[in-house]
Amino acid sequence: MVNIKQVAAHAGVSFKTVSRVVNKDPTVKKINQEKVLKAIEELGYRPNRAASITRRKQSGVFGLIADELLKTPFTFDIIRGAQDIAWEQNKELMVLNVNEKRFSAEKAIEHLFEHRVEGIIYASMYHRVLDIPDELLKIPAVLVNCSAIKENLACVIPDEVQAAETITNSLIEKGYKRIAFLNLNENIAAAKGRKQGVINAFQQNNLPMQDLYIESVIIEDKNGEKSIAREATRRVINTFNPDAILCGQDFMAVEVYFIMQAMGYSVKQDIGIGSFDDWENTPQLLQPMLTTMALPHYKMGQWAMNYLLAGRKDIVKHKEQFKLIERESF
Amino acid sequence: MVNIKQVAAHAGVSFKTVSRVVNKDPTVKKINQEKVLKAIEELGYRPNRAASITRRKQSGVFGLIADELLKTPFTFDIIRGAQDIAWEQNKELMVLNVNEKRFSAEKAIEHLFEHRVEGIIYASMYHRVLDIPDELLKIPAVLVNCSAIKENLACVIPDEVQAAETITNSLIEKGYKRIAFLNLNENIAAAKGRKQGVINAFQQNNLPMQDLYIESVIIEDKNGEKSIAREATRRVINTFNPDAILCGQDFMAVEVYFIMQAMGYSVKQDIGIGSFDDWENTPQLLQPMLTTMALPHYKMGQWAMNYLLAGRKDIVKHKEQFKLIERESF
DNA sequence: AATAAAAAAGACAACGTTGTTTAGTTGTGT
DNA sequence: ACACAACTAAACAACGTTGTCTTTTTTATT
Repeated sequence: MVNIKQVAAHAGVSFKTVSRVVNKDPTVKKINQEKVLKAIEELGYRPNRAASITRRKQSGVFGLIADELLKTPFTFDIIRGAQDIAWEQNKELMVLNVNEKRFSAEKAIEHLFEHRVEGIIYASMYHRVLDIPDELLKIPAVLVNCSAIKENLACVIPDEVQAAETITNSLIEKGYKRIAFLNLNENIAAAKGRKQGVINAFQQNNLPMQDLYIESVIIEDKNGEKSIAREATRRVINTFNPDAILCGQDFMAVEVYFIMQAMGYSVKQDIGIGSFDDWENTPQLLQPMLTTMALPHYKMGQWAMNYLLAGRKDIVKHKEQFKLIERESF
Repeated sequence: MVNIKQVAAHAGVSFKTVSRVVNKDPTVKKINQEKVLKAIEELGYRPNRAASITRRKQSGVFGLIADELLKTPFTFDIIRGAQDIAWEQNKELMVLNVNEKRFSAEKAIEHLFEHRVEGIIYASMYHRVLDIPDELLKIPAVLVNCSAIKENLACVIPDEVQAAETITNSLIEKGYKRIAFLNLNENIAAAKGRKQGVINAFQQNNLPMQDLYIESVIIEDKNGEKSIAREATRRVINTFNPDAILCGQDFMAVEVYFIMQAMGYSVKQDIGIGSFDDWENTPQLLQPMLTTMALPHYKMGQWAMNYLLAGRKDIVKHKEQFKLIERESF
């Protein structure tokens, strides 16, 4: 590829002048600037970033490590959020997938160090508490969708409590009084926060606790996680007789819709349905379309990148708000 | 960060010897190698990639441009496939999301040129024919999940014809004789290939064409694409009376399941259902679980990276095979 | 023990940039 | 016309590596 000296020769100036033009140094006479720009255009010159990084001692590159335990469309949202911000500021984002079997997080961090990244975003695919490699502490870093056991790193996580409060309040506001919450696996952080949020909303509205039923219907067995949502829905409708069901995730809502249809109940009229995620086009696929709390992955990615770009080092636990997507299911 | 000369001083050898150890040059005596390794460990030295790239004149970095028209979990599969291969060979992958509003593909290519990438993978989020920026021709490049209008670039695309043939044959083998295929928007490449595949299977099995019904139930109107699957399913069952329905995508199958349940038909016993995608955990969510043709995104990502790493320049149109995931819906 | 051959390690330049210093050019006020 | 400042541009070093060439050390052979 053509280099700065060739451009200089072509433009009839010193190569340092070309460098100045490329770096928008204002001390270049207009006439020379034009000559250089023309030469760059004609030769298709693109500055060599590696050389620039070597000399400048700063890379303008940030790393994003995505763990791959679960592959979800949300991964991509976090990446998009971070990258959109990075790009606005002319920074690069280097994305590395981590995967226990093939590539460890430690290895990924080493790679990123070699590239002299100026900061690292570590993104987990689901909201949880993580044991962070110590290496990460040697460099500005943020966690996305997870927090550190040792609480020694800043992180951004979804505000599960707020999400559950918001949708429960919305349900109550619409007149639903007897709510069954089919929660996720109770061992994960998301499930705990949401349970709290639903309870908060009941208390804020002075509703009796006997009108609230909460059960975890994603349970763990030897093969990993497993949904008992169908069985639970049938049972809960028959025994608890709710006027609304809040589902721990949109996929669960699909199952609930099926069971309700089979039992001859109609969504909204007989039982209102709410959910969490706003997973792809699942909510629009259902009829009536599902009202759900959208996970703030894109915004979390943005927040993380902004945190790094601001040069922050404070250890905060930032909570990003879900958004209520009102459709037709309650 | 610590540099090669500091390591050399600490180890008591010349800095060139450190370079040799780092690059696994076998002409270093074991005793010195150990000294250097120890020094590297103690100082936490990581070679500076930018400097190495500058000197070596090759970056070991490849670019992946992902267009963002549609965000799907499959995007990530393509990236994973490419990255897994890249990493095995100690190459880096730089992923850039492209998005008409913010960042054009041209801009992404410029960025990648600055990083002196050794090749570029351009991945489309759905299978289609694209007008490729000429810039891409200046460097080794492959297209994933799309092909070039001008046919001037190698590409890897899903083998839609094979997929449709395979699942239709499987349906026929299991005794289904009268098949309705609810296809995607007929304007997209995938729909065309699949239609052909279904027809091929009927011909190969000498089945009468009047036992095959094909309709595109994803249609375009002023607001973009829209599904008429529910209406069509009801109509097709009533008028064509199929013993199997083949759906253009898993999401469509969800709708078909709902309609069938509402009409009092049971999946598999009354009407067998097959589909395309293997979208996340949608197929497992349905009961009975959905048999579907899994899109080969991961493999396409791998193929693309292997193409570049092999230094190939031949303009091929490689087709990657779908995989039949047999579950319980027919 | 002497010598040649082979192996290992060092010296130094080069990669394509940018930072700093120095030199040259232009303009202004007397 | 002259001094001086203010611009502008050139020259040169430096960044942290690796390639090439040279020197030193080790090993093998007699």
